[in-house]
Amino acid sequence: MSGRISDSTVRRLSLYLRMLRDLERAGVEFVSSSQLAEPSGATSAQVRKDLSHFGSFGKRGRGYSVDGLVRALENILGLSRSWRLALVGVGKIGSALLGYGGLATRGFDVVAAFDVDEAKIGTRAHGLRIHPMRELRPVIAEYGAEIGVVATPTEVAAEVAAELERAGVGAILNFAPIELSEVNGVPIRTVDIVLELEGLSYLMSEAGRRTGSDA
Amino acid sequence: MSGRISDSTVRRLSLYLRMLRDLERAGVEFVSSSQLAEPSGATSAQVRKDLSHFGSFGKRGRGYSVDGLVRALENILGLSRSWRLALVGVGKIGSALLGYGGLATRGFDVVAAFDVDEAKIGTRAHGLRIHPMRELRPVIAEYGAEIGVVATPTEVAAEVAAELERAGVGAILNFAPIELSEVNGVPIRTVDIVLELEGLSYLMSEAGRRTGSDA
DNA sequence: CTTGGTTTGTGAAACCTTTCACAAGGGCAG
DNA sequence: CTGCCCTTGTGAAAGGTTTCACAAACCAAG
Repeated sequence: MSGRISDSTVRRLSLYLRMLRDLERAGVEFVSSSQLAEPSGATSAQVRKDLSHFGSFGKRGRGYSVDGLVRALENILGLSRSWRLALVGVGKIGSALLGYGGLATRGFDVVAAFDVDEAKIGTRAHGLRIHPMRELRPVIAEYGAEIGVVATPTEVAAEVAAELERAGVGAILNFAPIELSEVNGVPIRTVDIVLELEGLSYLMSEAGRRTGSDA
Repeated sequence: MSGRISDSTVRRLSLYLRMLRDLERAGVEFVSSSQLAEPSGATSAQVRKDLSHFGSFGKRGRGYSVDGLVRALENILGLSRSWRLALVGVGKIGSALLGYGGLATRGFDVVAAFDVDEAKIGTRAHGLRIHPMRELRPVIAEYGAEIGVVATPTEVAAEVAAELERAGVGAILNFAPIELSEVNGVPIRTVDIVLELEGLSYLMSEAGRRTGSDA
């Protein structure tokens, strides 16, 4: 077991956990790998392989204890605790994140917000005071923020990410449409809406070309 | 050349195109596969392989014509035209999308918006009239929207996606934290912020465990 | 205690993606 | 025109992920 775990495996573990929590709420006690596979579009073998990297959680002939697997996955994914987020850029996307309750209910609390706009600094957005960038380091230290969120214009995203790293965050979530390179082992995930839309554009064009030439 | 192109290849093509447009604006005429590879963190061989699926665009010893490759990639990705988006759910995320200029400038225009909230229906958000769900089909047909955007609560996301398909969209972008299954060949991409954060949570916990046991 | 039905955990096989390495081709200087 | 340097395009190798298939284990019923 254990070695280097692929991104896709980790993604699926999150999806399994979601389903398991639903099952737990519904009072189900045991679940099989095939039931677990369904909602994420995986196969039962894949579920078992994914889990096998971390240990042996099931009972042969019976399946997995829902409670037990919820605990195990929460531990593996680091979700038995909550995480503190520092948001840089309180524009359209930043504000939406502040207002989106789905983060806090899932253990991700935005504890500090920053912007360069003098008009915004000192005001409150969704109950959170907006700090100037100059205070990034002390405020992040004060609140103990562990994850930095970049919701700035593309031009300054790389610089902001570097500052967040220096301020001591352990990971970065980036919403700017630019590929930021990891340094010092601080992992970065980018949510790039335009990239997703372009992927859809490709598939639709491809479909059109196929249909077109068939006709 | 050509066959079934992987998602990761398509993602990279988008990234190459971004860089090429910057180079074009800067007046650069030729670019090599290694220069092209840098910003996306790919290798030069990967760039050449990615492009080779679609044809032969470079000149040996010289590299790729920036203009030529921009055109070629725009055609491949379906980005030599613009696409019309229909947004369902004008809450936090939906409003942020309407206000985010980055979509329109990249050829993705939101042309119609829908919500179930009686208080919102009939009002305008960022210049766009909000329609009731009942009018989904006729309004999408009227504006010729090709891509549906699901920005609703999780509970109704699957149902909304199905209605969008029936209304005739060719692709769906989903912001609800749920894995929607493609039907009728309508491709779906999901932007799942919580999943990204959980991935970061895993990496940070993993780093902690490694450091912990090393000490 | 034994039998039968069920499901896990896991090597091996199949499949897919990335990297390597080099022949083929193009441009430029002299 | 010749020779040299540079970069593409691409088979082959390497590396990684997913699927297959089955022995091992567990439960329940008789």
